[in-house]
Amino acid sequence: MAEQTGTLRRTPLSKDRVLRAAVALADESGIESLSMRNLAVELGVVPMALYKHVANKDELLGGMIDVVVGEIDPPVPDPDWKRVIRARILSARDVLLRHPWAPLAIESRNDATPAILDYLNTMVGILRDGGFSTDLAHHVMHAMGSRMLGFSQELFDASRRAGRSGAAEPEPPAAFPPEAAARFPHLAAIATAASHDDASVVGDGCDDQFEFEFALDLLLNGIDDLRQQGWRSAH
Amino acid sequence: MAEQTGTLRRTPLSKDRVLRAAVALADESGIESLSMRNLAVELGVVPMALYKHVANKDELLGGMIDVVVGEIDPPVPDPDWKRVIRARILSARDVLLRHPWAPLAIESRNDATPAILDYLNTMVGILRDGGFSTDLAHHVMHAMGSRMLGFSQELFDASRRAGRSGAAEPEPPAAFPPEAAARFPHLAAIATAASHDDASVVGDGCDDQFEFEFALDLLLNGIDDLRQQGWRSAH
DNA sequence: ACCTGAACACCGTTCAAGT
DNA sequence: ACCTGAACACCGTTCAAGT
Repeated sequence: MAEQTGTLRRTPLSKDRVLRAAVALADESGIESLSMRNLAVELGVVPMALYKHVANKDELLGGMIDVVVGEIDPPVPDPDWKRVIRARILSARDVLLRHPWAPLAIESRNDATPAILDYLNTMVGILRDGGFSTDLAHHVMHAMGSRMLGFSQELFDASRRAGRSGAAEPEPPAAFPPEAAARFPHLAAIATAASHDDASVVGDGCDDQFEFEFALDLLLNGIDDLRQQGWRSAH
Repeated sequence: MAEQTGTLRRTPLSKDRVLRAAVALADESGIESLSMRNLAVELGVVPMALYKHVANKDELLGGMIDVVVGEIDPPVPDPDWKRVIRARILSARDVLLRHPWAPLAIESRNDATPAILDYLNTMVGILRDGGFSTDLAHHVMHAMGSRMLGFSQELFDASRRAGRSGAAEPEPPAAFPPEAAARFPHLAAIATAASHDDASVVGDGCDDQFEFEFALDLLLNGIDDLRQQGWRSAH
């Protein structure tokens, strides 16, 4: 215990520790500040040491995604496919809300990760058990898209922010700048309607949970109708 | 015409020319090779010259997005809201297929661009004219999400490739590596079903156009039902 | 054998020096 | 006043030199 001082390392580095530190760093500082070099600093390690545990940054991101996907609840036992799918998607959504960088990381990736493949495979299995033909299950997976993993591609919500930034600024309440409201009256109308329709929502913006479930149920109900009608693709 | 040789410039640089060159570069080489420096080379210009026409790379990307969105057909005159929305979304999809980098560029952006706001504003207007309440129109916009702009968030399609890469490699036809097929049997099943169900599709993979329209009509029909029922949010 | 500093080939952007 | 080379503060990753 003499010469070891100065650089005493609490835990030896491991792939798991690297991935967890990376996820934590992305969670609190945003994905844009996740660099190999920053991550090394965070771990009290020289940058090159990371390359002993991940081949490159792409593998790092893949591993991070799988850490996140691993947090999603397994399917609950229930004979009703719709309840199983719905509950798991909402669990996935919960998880992704804790890791706001994950949806974009998943989308920017060209290959699916093992955990995602496993997740999707299970979801298809639930559909098959629920009476879906292979054909219909296939189209359903495409139709659900990223919503299967608990996120939707919102085009104009303010909920997606870079980093947490310490809750410093109180989120500019300008729901719609008056200049823009004049140019885009229809958007202004639905934005305004949303802000005072829902008393439960504090500032501007919408009840994201409601919007998500609205779209989810719209899809699930439509899909259930197709299944009941014994839908088959005309080919 | 004596001293001007050597550095004769065909057209003077302009914001428009910068944006068009950037879109062309991203189209053919992929968004990852669109750097200020590469773009400058492409235009035969020193990198700093670009900063006279765009404030920074973010503004460049915003401008590129608006060039692309500007290529979408305006709404066709038609009393049936569903036909109008459907046709315009399919036009948007056509445009985005020509600019495969655009969906991710749009999603990674935190603020909507003017052209996107204008596009969405028009779409809300069509819904309102079609008899939708402000409330329902609002939820519909959220439910459609990025599909309103003609793209879906597919989780596991191979259609998204980095660059064109000159049609050199004939796209590895391994629909599903046998090792993966054993671990993910349900995914393998739907992948296999897709490849020989559709004779129109050459290699592996699905008929993306069919999948897109399937999901689109599922949503539009569900939405139409809600409108006809006079759906109102319970609040 | 393992680890790591320096180096390489890039970024976006600032800034001061040139015309 | 305008333009631009060099510089700054970063990247991810290679590689050879150190232990």
